[in-house]
Amino acid sequence: MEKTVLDCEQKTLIGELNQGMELAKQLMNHIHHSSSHEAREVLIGKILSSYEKALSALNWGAFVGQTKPIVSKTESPSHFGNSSPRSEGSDPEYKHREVYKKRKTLPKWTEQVKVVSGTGLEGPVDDGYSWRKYGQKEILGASFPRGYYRCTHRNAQGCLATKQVQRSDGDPTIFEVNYRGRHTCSQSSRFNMAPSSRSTSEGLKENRNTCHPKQQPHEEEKPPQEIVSEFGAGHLVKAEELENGEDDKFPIFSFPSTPIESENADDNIFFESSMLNSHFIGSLSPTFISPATSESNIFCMSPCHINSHGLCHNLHTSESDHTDIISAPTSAANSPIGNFDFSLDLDPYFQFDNPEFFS
DNA sequence: TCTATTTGACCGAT
DNA sequence: ATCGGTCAAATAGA
Repeated sequence: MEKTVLDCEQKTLIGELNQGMELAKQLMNHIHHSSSHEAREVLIGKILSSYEKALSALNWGAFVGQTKPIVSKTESPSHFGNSSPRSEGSDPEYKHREVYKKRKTLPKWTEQVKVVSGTGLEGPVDDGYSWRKYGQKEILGASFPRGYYRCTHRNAQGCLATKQVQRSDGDPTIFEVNYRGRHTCSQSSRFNMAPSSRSTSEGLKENRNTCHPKQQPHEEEKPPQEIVSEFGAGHLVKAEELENGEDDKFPIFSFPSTPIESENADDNIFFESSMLNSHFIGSLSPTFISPATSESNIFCMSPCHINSHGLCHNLHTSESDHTDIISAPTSAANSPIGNFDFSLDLDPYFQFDNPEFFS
């Protein structure tokens, strides 16, 4: 039964990916023949839509076919879950040791979020998750304090995901968001909503009721969860770091990969799990989902991802001093995920339905 | 009343 | 000893 569902999802996925590639080829022709801007936009929209559907299929498949528990053996929910999170240790030292031991094994990665001034929004984009701030610290050598956030559902669901948000010294419009640990809470299924509902403002509203961050009090250096219009901020994935080879088989956001990750022998597994991970999607939305363009079903992505190989590059050409931020995809050329970077830099002869692609 | 944020203190790592 | 990360009491806001 499970297999049937997976087969179905895989066919959908293959179909969508193939369609996306066909459209990309058409787009390439359009570019070569300098056709109208509108025609290219339509094609891009269709391509992105295809990939969105494909990713949806992947995501569903991930949950249908999940054979491993989402919570890993090193992250027993009993430590934070049903029992009171504070009740685990009458011995505070033991508690702390456990916490630090666990944290060390958590995967981590960094994103950089650029906020364009003049949008009236001061903080980085919503990354799709609900976070609760638990600390703020002045960091040596940094002009701005670092904010510490953990998943709102940490106590309720034992979700160990945390993130640190720090405004960049060099460019205050850039927020470096350091993620640690993957979400094991139910909000991680955010992207599992039907595409139609996701691409509407209603969908976002509905989402907010469950796991979407609320508007946060305005403050100088942050709210990382404010909703920013898709052009109000660039969501730049700078790098991802994996601290060990154990946890990286679990879904974590990876987009794009770093050399560290590329060296990982588990690239394929990592790729799959990364793409399956809802956080991957969560990080794209709602920033990448434009209510205004919902009719065209355009999966509005960060310009950065699109332009990393030149397309729409003008969106970021004024930020040449941040090329390190967007150069990561090229450094991951050997990584499967690097080739899946929405860069449209596709091998025209590559076939998604190559049986080995999903092996 | 409940939930989130602030902030000084504490603790482990280096 | 210093620094970064987390805790937890106090506080704020809905």
